[in-house]
Amino acid sequence: MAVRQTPVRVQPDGAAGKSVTAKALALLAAFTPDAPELTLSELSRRAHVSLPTAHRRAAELLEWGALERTPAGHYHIGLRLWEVASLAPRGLGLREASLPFLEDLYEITRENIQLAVREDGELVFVERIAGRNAVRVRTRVGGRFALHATGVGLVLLAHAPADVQERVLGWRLDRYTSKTMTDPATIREVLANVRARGYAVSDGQVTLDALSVAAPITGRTGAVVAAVSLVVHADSADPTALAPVVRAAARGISRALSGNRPRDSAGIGAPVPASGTAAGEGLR
Amino acid sequence: MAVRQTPVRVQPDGAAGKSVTAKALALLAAFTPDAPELTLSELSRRAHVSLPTAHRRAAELLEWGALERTPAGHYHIGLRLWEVASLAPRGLGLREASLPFLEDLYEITRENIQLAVREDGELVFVERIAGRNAVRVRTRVGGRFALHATGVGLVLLAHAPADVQERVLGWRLDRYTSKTMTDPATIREVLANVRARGYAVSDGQVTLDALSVAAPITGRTGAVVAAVSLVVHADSADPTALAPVVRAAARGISRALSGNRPRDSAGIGAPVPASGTAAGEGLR
DNA sequence: TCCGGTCTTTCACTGGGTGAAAACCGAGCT
DNA sequence: AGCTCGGTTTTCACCCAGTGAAAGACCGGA
Repeated sequence: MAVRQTPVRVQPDGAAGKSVTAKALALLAAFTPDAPELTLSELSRRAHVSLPTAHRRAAELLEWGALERTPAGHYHIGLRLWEVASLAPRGLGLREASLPFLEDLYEITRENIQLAVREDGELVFVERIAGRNAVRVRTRVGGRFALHATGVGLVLLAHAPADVQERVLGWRLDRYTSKTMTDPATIREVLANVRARGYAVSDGQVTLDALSVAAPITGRTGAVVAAVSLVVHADSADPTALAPVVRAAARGISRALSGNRPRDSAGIGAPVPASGTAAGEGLR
Repeated sequence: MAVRQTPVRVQPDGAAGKSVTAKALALLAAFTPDAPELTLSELSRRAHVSLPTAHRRAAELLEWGALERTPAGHYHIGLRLWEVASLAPRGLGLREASLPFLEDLYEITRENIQLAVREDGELVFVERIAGRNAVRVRTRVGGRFALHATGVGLVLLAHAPADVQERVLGWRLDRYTSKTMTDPATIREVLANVRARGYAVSDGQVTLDALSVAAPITGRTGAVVAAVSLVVHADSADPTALAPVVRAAARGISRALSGNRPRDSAGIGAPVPASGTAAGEGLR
């Protein structure tokens, strides 16, 4: 009788030993804006799961409708998942409440309108209305961006809990243009200003030709849950003149959010952090 | 020594014996437009999983960001899931390509604009622009509806594969108003007309005061992948006059979809059906 | 204080999930 | 044709992640 060699079960990859659920979620997370369509092998590699496992989990996601396959056999996110995800209060819920106001804003200005929320130390664009001949801004609904450069980002950062601010300001902040602020002290000053004035201005800090004016949206509890902004050509722009319109829209949205209570006392609001303060803060 | 009673392991519910992944997905599916926020127990009941299991799976979904908790401890869909789901080609992808055209349509008409795709035997609204003082239509982005009543529905049904048409026409079709068609033969005739004319009209078949004119949007391969519609007051409406505008918008969107190829030969298109024809067709 | 509800944790058991390996498939090249 | 190469699917033992019952913690209302 040959002695059966106990398989040493090395961690197959840097990050493994994942639960089944984690693997399924990793498969979903493998999709990104630059790669919204993947083959099974790509899926397996990106999610760090073995090929057979990817195959099995993908089959289940497929059956449920979380994934779909193109005629060519490639995988992409399925409509069913989009349907369920549309129930996210901070996603479509927020969007629905805001849209009328965003459209008014667009009507008046014919410029780019953006709506964003903070997720951890970044921002996520929830809605965007792009004027046909407004400045080209390369943002995507559902896309992420840093907090320290854009108008919406500054608003969200200015009203973020202290520990989040500290954490973000502690990072090496990306510089997008010569005007991008990357010095923590400077930014701290700006944030104080944003809180005092009730709006933020980002002049050429993402692309030199664009200027954005943003204002905070408050939820039911009065906490800042999102931000709207107007993005215009950097020249031909007077921030102080634009601020009132943007602030008015923000207040309108805030009122709409506080009004119709969907079901529960809470509604749209920052999710309860996983742990307490700085330390844990969950993954990602 | 007491004989250990082998637990009979009855199927705990009507449908069980589910895989881990299926349970996680069932938790997500427990959320609906009417109940976008649930307690753990509700979640457990709706998803037909035991409470401890719901607790464990929910914890993982929470950690990943697929779910979030309100201060009150209730669960709702998380922004992270919304982010990933926004990569669905038939969801936001389609929406992004269509939005400029929908906005033009809105500019011109100031009425309700709807964009929908077919999912199985129903339709899902992907976008909606609601005129402030246009007819009140109670549709929700991400919401489902029957195919046989609305304008978009008729277009999608008219261009659906034969087996889907047969299946849908075989159902007991809901009647929403006195004008709703429910007779298969009548509908079949209407569908032929829709294909011939290139647009569909639904006059008071959902609510008596609304009339909608819809046109098909084709994808890269030439197959119909979505439909746009204009919903106006039933009186004061001349379908034949509205049809050209709607069709023009639909063609514009079709062209946009065929133009920028994102990555793969396929792009937006009907997902490959799970099995062959009528029989299997997956769940739900 | 007690009671009904929900949430969380513990515990021993077991079947769903696992990766390695091999078979399969189809497109492109010689 | 024959060969090769990437990707996909299936098989096969092994075993640990996941399981439900039950008990414990917690909370708000009576």
